[in-house]
Amino acid sequence: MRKRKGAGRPTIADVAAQAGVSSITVSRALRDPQKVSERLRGRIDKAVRALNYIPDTHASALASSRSNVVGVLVPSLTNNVFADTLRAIYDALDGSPLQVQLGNSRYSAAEQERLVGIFLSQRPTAMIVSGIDQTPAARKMLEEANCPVVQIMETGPDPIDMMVGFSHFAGGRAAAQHLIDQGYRHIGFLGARMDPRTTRRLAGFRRALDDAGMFDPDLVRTTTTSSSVTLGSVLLRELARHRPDLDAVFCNNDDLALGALFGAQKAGISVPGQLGIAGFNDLEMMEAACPTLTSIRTDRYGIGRHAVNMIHAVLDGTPPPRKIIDLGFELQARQSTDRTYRAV
Amino acid sequence: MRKRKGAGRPTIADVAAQAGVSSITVSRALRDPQKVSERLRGRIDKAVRALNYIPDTHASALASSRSNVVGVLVPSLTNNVFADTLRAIYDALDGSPLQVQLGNSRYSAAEQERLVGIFLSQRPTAMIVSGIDQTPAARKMLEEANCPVVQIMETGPDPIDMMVGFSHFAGGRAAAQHLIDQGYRHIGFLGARMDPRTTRRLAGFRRALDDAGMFDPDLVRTTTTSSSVTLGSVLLRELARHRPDLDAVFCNNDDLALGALFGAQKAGISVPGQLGIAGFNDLEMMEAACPTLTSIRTDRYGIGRHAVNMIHAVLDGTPPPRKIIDLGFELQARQSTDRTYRAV
DNA sequence: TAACATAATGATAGCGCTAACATCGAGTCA
DNA sequence: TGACTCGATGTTAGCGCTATCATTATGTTA
Repeated sequence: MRKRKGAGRPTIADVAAQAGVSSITVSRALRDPQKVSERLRGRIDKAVRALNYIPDTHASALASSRSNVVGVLVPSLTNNVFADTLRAIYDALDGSPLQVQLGNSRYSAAEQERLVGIFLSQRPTAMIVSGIDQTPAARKMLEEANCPVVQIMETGPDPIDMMVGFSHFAGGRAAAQHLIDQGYRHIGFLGARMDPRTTRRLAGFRRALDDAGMFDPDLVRTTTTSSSVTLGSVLLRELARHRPDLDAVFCNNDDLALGALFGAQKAGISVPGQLGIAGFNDLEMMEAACPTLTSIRTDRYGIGRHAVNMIHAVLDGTPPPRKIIDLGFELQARQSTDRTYRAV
Repeated sequence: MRKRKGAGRPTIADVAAQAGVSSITVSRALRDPQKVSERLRGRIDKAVRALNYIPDTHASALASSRSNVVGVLVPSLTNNVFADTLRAIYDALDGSPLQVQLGNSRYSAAEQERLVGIFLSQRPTAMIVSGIDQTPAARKMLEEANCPVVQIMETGPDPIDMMVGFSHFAGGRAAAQHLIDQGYRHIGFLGARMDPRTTRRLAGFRRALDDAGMFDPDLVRTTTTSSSVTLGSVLLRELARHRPDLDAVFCNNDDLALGALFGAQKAGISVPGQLGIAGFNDLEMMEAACPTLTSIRTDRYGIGRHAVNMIHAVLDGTPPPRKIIDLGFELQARQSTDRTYRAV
C-alpha cells in the first residue's frame, strides 16, 4: 500500500474518535476550552488522558503558520552575564505560551549567522540576539524575518528592529574615570576574550586616560583566550612584575577582577593600599569579597525583561514608544578602590 | 475563496518553479546533494539564494515524522555546573544536524514535568534530563517517549533509559572524610537550595561523621534559598559566632565555599589555621583563590559529552554497552584544608 | 541486441493539525 | 410566528514538506 505510517503516536483524530466528537472540537477544547461545552470537554479530557495524547507541535505550527518559539542567541552559556539575562527571559516568558529556543554562538559572528538561519527556519515568533555586530547576511535575514527582533546587551545607532542594552564604551570610561578620581596614576587594563563589547570597554577606558594624559599602552594586557579567575590572577602578577609602578587595574569583567585580587594577595600586594582593582558587571560576589570589589553594575536581568516586554508589546499590537532602550550602568565604588580603606 | 495564506514566505515550490524542476528535487538537493546532478544543483542553489529561501522546519518534521531536536532539561541556567554540562552538549552536538532545545525547570519537579510534556510534543530525537527525581507522570511520559532518554548529573539504580553522572552521596562523604583525616573535629556543613543532589551530599557528609562519632546537627546550616557567595559569607559568620569551636566547614558548593573564605577573612578567622574549608564541584576559581580552596572535582563537561555520545550511539544503532555511566569525582586537597599551611 | 541494472527525476499522497466556512438548534424580539 | 442572532459543533481543504512509488534516460552484460 501507499500509506505512510507516521510516528505511531495517538493523533487528535484518535482522541476525537474515542470521545465521539470531531477532531476540530478536540483541537478547540485543547486550545480554547471555553469554546467547547462542558459535557464534551469532559469526554475529551478523559480521552486525552486515556490515550496519553500529546499534540504535535510541528503539525500545529504548520497548520496555523504560527510557532510559539522565541529564538535567543547568546555568545556564551558559561558567562554569568548571559545567564542572568537568560533567566530574566525565561521568567518574563513564564505564563505565556512562548517557548525559548536557545542558541550558543560562542562569540563567533559566523556561527551566529548560521544559527540565525537555523532559527528562522522554525518561523519563530520573535528573535533575541546578542550584540550589534551581526554579519551583513545575518542582519539581512533578520530584517526580512517578519518577526520582532531585539538586539540585546548593547546599544548602537542602527537597530535591526529594537534594542536593549547600555554603552560599554561609557562603562569602561566611567570605571577609568573613577580610578583617576581616586588618585591612581598608573592604571592598567586586564582584558580577556576581547569580543566587540570588551573591546569597546577598553576604548572607553583609553578615552578617559587619554583625556587625563595618562594612557600608557604598556599597561594594557589583553588576550583572546576566555576569561577566568585564574587568568586574572596570572595577568595581574605578570603586569605587576613587569611594571612595579602599577597602582590600579581595571578588569574588563569581574572574574578577572577577582583573579586580580587573588593574584595581588599571592604576590603580597595589598589591595587597595598598593593596588586598586575595579571590575565590570558587578556580579553578586563583588560585594561579598574581602575587600569588597569595585565594579560597574549592569542590569543584565533588566535587559532580558525589557527584551521580552518589547516583544510582547509588538505582538499585542502596541509597539513600544522607543525602539532603543539604554539601561545604563552604575558605578559601585567599594573598598578595592578606596585609598583611605585599611584592612581590619 | 477558501484559500489560506500561509506565512507568505517562499516555499520549496517557489524555488522549484524558479529553477525549473520539481519540488522533490529541490528537497533532495537540500538534504542530500549527491542525489541530484550537478547541473540541477547549481540552478537550485541559485534559486534558493535569489528567493532567500529558508526551509520550514515544522513542515519537514511533520512530513518525515522526524525532528532534529534534542530536548535538554536543566534546573538552573545561572549555576556554573550546568553551564559546563550544557557547553559540552553543544560542543558534542556540533557538526551533527541535531539542535538543542533547552528547558529550565528551576529546581521544580512539577515544572520539569510540564516541560517534559511540552518537549515531547516536538517529537524530539532524544531527551536529556537532569536528576533522577522525576515525578511519576514525567517518568511515564519519558518511558513512553520512544526516543533515547539520558538522565544526567546523578547515578541511581533505576534509569528511565540511560544515565551519566556520579554519586553525590559518595562525594559528600569523601569531603567529610578528608576533613576528618586532616584532623578537624568540629566540622560544620553549609548548604543552600537543598535540592535532591545537595541533600544527598549532606547525607554522605553525615554518614562519614556518624561513622567517626562526630556528627553534630547543630553544626549544620542549610537554607532553601539559592546559593551565592554572599550567602556563604553570611552563613559562615553566623555559624562561627554561634559555635566558636567550629574548626572546619564543608560547603555544598563552591560559591558557598568562596563566600565562607571571605566571611572568615572578614571575621578575622584564619584559613586554614583556625578554619578548614572544602567546597564541591571544583570550579576553576578554587585553584586560583588565596589560599587555594579544597573541593570535590566533578566532571560536568564529561557528563554532557557522554550523554550526547550515548544518544549518538543509540541513533546509530549501536547502543552503548552500559546503560549507566558513573564518572566519579576526585578530591582536590588544597591549602584551605591543609593545617600545615602557613600564609606567605 | 535483448534483458537488465542504475541513476536521475517526477507525480502523488499524505504527515497531524487548524483556518475558513457550513450547519444546526435554541433562544430573542417585534 | 417568522426573521434573526448566537453558541456549539462539524466538513473540508489546505499548511510546506517528504515517503513512496513511477518513469525515463543511461549504461552494462551476456
